[in-house]
Amino acid sequence: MADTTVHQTTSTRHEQKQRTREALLDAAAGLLENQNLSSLGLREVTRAVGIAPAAFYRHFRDMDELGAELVERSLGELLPVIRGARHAHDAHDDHGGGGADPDESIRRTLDVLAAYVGTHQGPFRIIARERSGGVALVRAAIADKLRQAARELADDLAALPDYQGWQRDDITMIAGLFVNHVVQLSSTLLDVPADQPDEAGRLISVARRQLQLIIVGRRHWLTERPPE
Amino acid sequence: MADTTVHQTTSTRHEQKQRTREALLDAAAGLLENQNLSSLGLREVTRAVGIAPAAFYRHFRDMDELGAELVERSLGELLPVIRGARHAHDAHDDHGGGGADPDESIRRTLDVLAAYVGTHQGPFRIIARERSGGVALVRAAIADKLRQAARELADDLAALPDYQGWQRDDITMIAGLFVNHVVQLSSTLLDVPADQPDEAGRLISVARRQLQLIIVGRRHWLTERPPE
DNA sequence: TGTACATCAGTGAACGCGCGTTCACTGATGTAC
DNA sequence: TGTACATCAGTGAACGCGCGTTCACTGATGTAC
Repeated sequence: MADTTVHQTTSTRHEQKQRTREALLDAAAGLLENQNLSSLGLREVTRAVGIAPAAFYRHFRDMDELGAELVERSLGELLPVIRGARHAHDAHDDHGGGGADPDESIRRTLDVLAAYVGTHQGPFRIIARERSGGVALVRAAIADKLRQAARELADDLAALPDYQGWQRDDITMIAGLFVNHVVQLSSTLLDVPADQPDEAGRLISVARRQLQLIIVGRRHWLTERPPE
Repeated sequence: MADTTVHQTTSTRHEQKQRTREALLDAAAGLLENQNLSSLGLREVTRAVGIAPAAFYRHFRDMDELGAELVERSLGELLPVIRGARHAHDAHDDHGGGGADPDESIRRTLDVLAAYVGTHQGPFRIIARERSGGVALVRAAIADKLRQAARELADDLAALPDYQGWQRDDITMIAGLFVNHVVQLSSTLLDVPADQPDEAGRLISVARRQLQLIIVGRRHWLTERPPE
């Protein structure tokens, strides 16, 4: 069949191009461990991949476009992990019926993320360095992903029994608070020297306690919130 | 008197040098409105001041050192403003006796800061862009100032009647939470386009409500905090 | 007060370097018949 | 299956440019006597 042939043959060349494109993204991600996007050069990336500088333009218009794509890819992998951490726990706990602690999944998410920062620094470094960094396109891509994370969390919270009777605005508000809290924790953890694991532990424990205070506030919110 | 002469004469040349040094810092601060430190060049700064590139080395070893100095100067001015906002309000309220709301000064600080971001963007831009940015020296300087701000806030809170019976660790913990919250708000506000004042107002109102939830948590903390 | 010398902030020319971008090209892969 | 042509990812040389840094210098300011 002609269609099949077309599909097979084009896919070979297309796949090779795709592999180079991903090599560029991977190389950039690696180089970003030690610098930020605005100091990362086009030649630096192509050199790391082993292709001529001019070949870069076959894949991206400029470094900003690569940066935005990197955010998309990198944070696109991270978000399901976070949401998965919440749901995995819910499934564990729900078998008993109404005994699940609705705040436990939040606490667990913080712990999972704190551990994940150590093993997968890439996406967190990007968030930390570029969230308020130089390039508008990249900042927008990050803001978008964080907003998405907050929306997903809000959706999950809204389904919990404890949040029945809550206004959507207030759920969104508290989801934003949780997201900001873990973003700020992960950024702080990245700055801890590798030879000071105690300091990392101390920071996590403070963050956990701060989260706990927010949770206490949440418990009393419906009865004590100000009229707006 | 010989001493006086020495002092007067040296001070003239010394003062001129100091003026150039501050011109360099001012120029850098101006240029940082539209870019971050790692993309700011030495020649760019000297050009803005109107001196030869080589003259830069009479004042700073490199751009990183200038950056760290800029943080020192810029955030050094900001901190007293913040603390002043709290105390100015306390004085207003305390004349009546025990009627002061201990949380009102925190709420007021957030409002003062939110307004201040609009008129004095410099220090906030530096915090936002460079806090997790590229240069270690600058990151350290910012972390230091933020820690100082949190310590000052903790000291002020500890003096309030409402915080009697609190452990110092818990006061430090909540002070950190407040500081992170305003840092995150100011960073977000800087990204709002100037032609969307409504969006800024919306963000401030959400942040105020989040702060209120934290305050509710604080009120119940002593009775409901987990053992740890 | 006047003179001779020291200091040192700022100059301007020069340097080597790596950058982003352009361009005509090559040759493997894909397409049409 | 075989042939003639089209596509296009990657090449390599070249370009102009602005960068950070060096250096011997100038001349105003400061110091000693």
